[in-house]
Amino acid sequence: MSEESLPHDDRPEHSDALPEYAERVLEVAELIPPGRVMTYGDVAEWLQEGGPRQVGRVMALYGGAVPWWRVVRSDGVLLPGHELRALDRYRVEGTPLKEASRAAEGHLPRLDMRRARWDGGGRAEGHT
DNA sequence: AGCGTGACGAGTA
DNA sequence: ATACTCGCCACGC
Repeated sequence: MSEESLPHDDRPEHSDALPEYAERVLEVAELIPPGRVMTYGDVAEWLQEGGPRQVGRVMALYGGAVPWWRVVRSDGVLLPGHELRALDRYRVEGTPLKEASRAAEGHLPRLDMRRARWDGGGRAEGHT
């Protein structure tokens, strides 16, 4: 097969079948262990396809089928609109959090990316 | 075809 | 910590 399926490839026939790119993104999301997270950029790099925003788009559209709270922004800020639900997950899973400093009082804690970031087992390296 | 916008990221001030 | 710029790619107007 030499087909070049792009992320925007539509499939009007089987609406229950996700675009291949989306499927790959969700596949990676499911690999993230509880208590750890992966950034949008890391997922894109892991796949060696698309970019952070594309991963974000996929998660926005189809993230409900996977542990969406484990795919996060690189700065550790909780997903807007789902902060409390995500925060609950992090506390349950023991995901490293950074409490808001006094200056940032009123803000929710953010993820401690230094400790919570999961590299996928280093699978993204070794192919350039 | 241009332009704004987005579950982004990194750099700079 | 905040705000702003650029780069990136897909979408919708």
